[in-house]
Amino acid sequence: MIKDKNLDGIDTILAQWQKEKPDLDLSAMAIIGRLKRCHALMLPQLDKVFKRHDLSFWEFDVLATLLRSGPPYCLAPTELFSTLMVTSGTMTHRMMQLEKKELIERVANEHDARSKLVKLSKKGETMISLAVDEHVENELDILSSLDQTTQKELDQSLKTLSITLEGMQ
Amino acid sequence: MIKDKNLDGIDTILAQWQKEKPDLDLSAMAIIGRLKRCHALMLPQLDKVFKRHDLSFWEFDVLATLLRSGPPYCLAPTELFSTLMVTSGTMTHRMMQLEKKELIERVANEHDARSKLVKLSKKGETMISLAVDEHVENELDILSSLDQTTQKELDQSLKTLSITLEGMQ
DNA sequence: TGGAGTTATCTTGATATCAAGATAAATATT
DNA sequence: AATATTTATCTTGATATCAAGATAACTCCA
Repeated sequence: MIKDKNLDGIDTILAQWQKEKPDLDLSAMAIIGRLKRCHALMLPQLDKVFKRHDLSFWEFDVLATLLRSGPPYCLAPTELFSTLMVTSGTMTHRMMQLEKKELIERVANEHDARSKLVKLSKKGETMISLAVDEHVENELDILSSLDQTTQKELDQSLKTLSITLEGMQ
Repeated sequence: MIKDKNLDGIDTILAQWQKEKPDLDLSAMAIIGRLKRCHALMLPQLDKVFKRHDLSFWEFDVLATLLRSGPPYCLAPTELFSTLMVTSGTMTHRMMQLEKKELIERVANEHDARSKLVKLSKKGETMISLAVDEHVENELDILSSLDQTTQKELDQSLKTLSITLEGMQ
């Protein structure tokens, strides 16, 4: 079986559909299929760095969200789960795990007794700051085989798409 | 709060990181962040069509994989779960559900008694064929706000990336 | 000010997934 | 042929997630 370097896994799938359903316009399926595939293939590469810091994907996500919010690295649960696109129940679960690992602390909210805010612990801050640095290096590495022009184009196209999708709710 | 139409959610995140960690090169984070975001925002749009056919995302995936394999719409479990990028245990679970819904049948493999092949039922074939037609329309619709040039560029960039990622294992 | 409605969070029950181990059939080796 | 190795699948136990319901604290008027 010879593999053409200019074909990817999606080309195979498109060829199958072309044969099975010759009348369909597969141009959008190509893009969306590749998007899904890139996403799936990228996850294990990103996870390598998280593993080195004893973090899971979601743990990294929560801690990084807190870190990038800036000092005092403290947010309300609602802000976290809406940013992270998960449900409130999932957030509850995540907070409990992170608190057990002493990476976050729950602190009272003076302005609203319904929330207990989520705050990076010193340990959490140190850990996530290091992990983010390596994560950014890793991301650069993952894309390093694409030349700068391709990267710029890709970024711009994805940005246009994400703005469109945000507009569709 | 005024929202610039030329900014997406990732721009906000990048600005936060820029402030918190000014020394980092965030160009790759931008691309990967947008990829993840596009993926996440696209899922519920795609799910709308699946719901109309009483199918979940994964049910659609399995049945569509069988359909595009062509007549007799019959594959071994290993071929299915490796294509679908899930574990064998997950595949077992999926097959049981789909068999209960009478969308697939398990048939003996003459050449290898370790497998029982998975075959679309007539009901499954009819259902997934219709669903795929609407799915393809839906995909075209989701991308319709991007002009043809942008779509071509996006497809090419994602293809390059997916080939790279496939090469990284 | 005293409900009525809203909002923030947590709880519960169900589902999908994975990793690792178990099992059985095919293949390779001596 | 007998044994060892590999392969295909299923089973088990743990985890992450969501949807929907429960609870408690806020806000807004009449």
